[in-house]
Amino acid sequence: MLDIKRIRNNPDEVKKAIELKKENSNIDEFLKIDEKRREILKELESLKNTRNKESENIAKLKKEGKDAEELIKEMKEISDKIKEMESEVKQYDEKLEELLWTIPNIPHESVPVGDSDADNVEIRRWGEVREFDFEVKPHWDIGVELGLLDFEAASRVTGSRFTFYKGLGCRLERALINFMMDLHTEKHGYTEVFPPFMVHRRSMFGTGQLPKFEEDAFKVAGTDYFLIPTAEVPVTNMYRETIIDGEKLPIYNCAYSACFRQEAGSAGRDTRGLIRQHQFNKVELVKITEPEKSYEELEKMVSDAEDVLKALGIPYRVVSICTGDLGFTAAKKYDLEVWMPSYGRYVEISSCSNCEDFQARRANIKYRPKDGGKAQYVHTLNGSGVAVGRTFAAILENYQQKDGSVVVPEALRTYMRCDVIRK
RNA sequence: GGAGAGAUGGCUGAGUGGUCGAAAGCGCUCGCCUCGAAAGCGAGUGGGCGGAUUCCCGCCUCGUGAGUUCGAAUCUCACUCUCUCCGCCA
Repeated sequence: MLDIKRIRNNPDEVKKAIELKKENSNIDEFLKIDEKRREILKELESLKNTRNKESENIAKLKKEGKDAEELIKEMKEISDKIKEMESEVKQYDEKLEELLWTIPNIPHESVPVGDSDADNVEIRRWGEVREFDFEVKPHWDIGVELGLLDFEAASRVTGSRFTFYKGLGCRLERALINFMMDLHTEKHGYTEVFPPFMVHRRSMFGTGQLPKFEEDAFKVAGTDYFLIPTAEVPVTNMYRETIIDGEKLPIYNCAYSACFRQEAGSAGRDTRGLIRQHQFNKVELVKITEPEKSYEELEKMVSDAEDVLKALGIPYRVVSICTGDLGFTAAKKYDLEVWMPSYGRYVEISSCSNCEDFQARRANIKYRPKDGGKAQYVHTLNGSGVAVGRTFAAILENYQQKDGSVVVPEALRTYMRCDVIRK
């Protein structure tokens, strides 16, 4: 959510940002309604002022034992008029809110301008892409053949885009979660949080999943709860409606959670394998910072996520997401993409975003500066550290061997208690 | 699921129809005191919106929403949440 004053004072900046983001929001209509609202508000407030003053007079008159009937009659009329105007203002408020909720965040000046993911800018690469002297298999074949994954059983039990993990597959999934959580808590200074996997509507709203993207979320029937699409939602909303002591910033939290997504609009894409599931595991990093520090913290967060891939020895690249591909809440976003041999290209495994105060406004998260000044909005950041299912897939593909077995990356061996996964 | 209690500013907690946006305490900021600190003393200190933007003025805000009234933190209704006890269940 943007500051209304920012829209009012710099409408062109906002319009341009929306255009760059390939969104459409009607700023002109917003401004028109905003102006009308204020016009009425001015009149309404002066009426209320009269009522307040005269009510005081009535109290005085009554105390002195004098007759106030005349004045009371007058005020009754004013009160009726006030009610009328209040409902009018309310109508304008509702329209403004509706518009405001759907205006996206404004890209940071350092974000590359572009139309689509084709215009994203590669920042750096790490790791050697392995040369295979045999025909590489996709991870879903490797996983099924080694008895680690069972997509068929899942479709019998639930439906498409779900899977069973089995045996060492389960252990590998757990190993990845534990390895990532240990790395972030012990080496990167994050505090571990285990969140609810369901949240109410206001939390979904706070982090920007609602109202625009309701069709992407799973709603629990008969309740007002949504299954979380990412731990970003509960872990950021942990601080909703609060004022944080400035001494406590920056806050670094990390959380493992299952994530649930409808994947509306991607029917037919990535139908096989672990890449696009309705339910997947993820380790999420969330930071709450002072506004001045958030961009510095974003760079550090990206590097924290990179450390996971470096430790696992999976080749990756870092991409700066262009304006047209940015998403609704982010002011700036980096993706980490891992090399997937069967795809012959890099595939997204992490997104790290600085939302600046966009979510903080929606969720009403403020901090009290150390010098004791006025409370102001924090900046919120979130990033995958990293998507577990996709990491699972990347390991299977990058560490596969000619005989169909998969070498366990060194960093995972204490967790896996084996060097190789074979039939 | 049944019964009850409660929701007030950063925190604790008074306040049951008329200068109450709200006592008191804590915390915080500034000043005095001090070599310095603590203690002590003094002053200040919620948020949102609108208007003038050097001082400032107005409106709203006591869980949320409606209602009664000239006037609501205070009365009525609905809802949400928290706590206690009982029942049931991982």
